Amino acid sequence: MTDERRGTVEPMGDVLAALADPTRRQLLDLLATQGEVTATTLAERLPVSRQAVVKHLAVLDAAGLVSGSRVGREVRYAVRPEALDETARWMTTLASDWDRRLATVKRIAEGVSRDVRQ
Amino acid sequence: MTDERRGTVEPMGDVLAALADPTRRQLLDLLATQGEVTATTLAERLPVSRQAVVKHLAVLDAAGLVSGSRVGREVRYAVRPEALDETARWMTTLASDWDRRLATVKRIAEGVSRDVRQ
DNA sequence: GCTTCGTGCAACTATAGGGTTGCACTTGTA
DNA sequence: TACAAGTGCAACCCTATAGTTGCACGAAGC
Repeated sequence: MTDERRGTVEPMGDVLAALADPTRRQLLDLLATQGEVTATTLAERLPVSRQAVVKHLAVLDAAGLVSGSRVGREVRYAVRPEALDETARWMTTLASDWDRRLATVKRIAEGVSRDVRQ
Repeated sequence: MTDERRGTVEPMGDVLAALADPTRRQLLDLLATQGEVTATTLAERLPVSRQAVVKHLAVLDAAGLVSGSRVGREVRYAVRPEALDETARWMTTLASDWDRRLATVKRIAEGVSRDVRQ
């Protein structure tokens, strides 16, 4: 019940949740600058353990923001711009959608003053 | 130490954290469609208490995503597209930045094969 | 006046998740 | 082969925060 319309702000939940954590953002930053890096290397440059880094990388991977590829005994991670880009586009659309609606509401409020409920 | 460069992925932490929560996204959705709504009204359309809604609105407000204005005894909240739009732009920039770096790394890896460290 | 409605404040619960340590497994290298 | 380096798994701790309930306060409505 309630008109809900879930789907407007729902899709990129994983990406948003992934980006919400500062450590994860630092990881992305490092990955973006360094190219292909291993979890161990990343941990050396951060104030957290390797295991913490691994968990973060798992979250980022699930969100499609990074991907790892095995090379011998190590796993090299790299950044993936697609998911980020998609989320950015969605966000832009949403923002302009809000703008549109705000403008409409304003028009109604100023002029006609019709009933707006539901 | 470590080249860090914090500042690249740091600024919009509040917005990202705010958007990370599903309930908060629902709230934004409702606010976008309804225009100016009170916390009590919002709570009626969600499976959570009014107090929960109030807390979420506080977070969203701190992130600049909504703003409330008092009208008599009630406080009406509305969505603010600016912060969202700014974050979207930042995200787009970041994504293309990643793209650029990826391309560079690729070039180096393919051709010259020079030392990439630091 | 009294009542009702919406807000604001405070205390409290409980779960998610960011962090840790420890150990087993696998893959290069001396 | 023996050893080192990197990964993977599991059990934990602990804090942040999403959620709750209860009550007091101020502004409309009767």
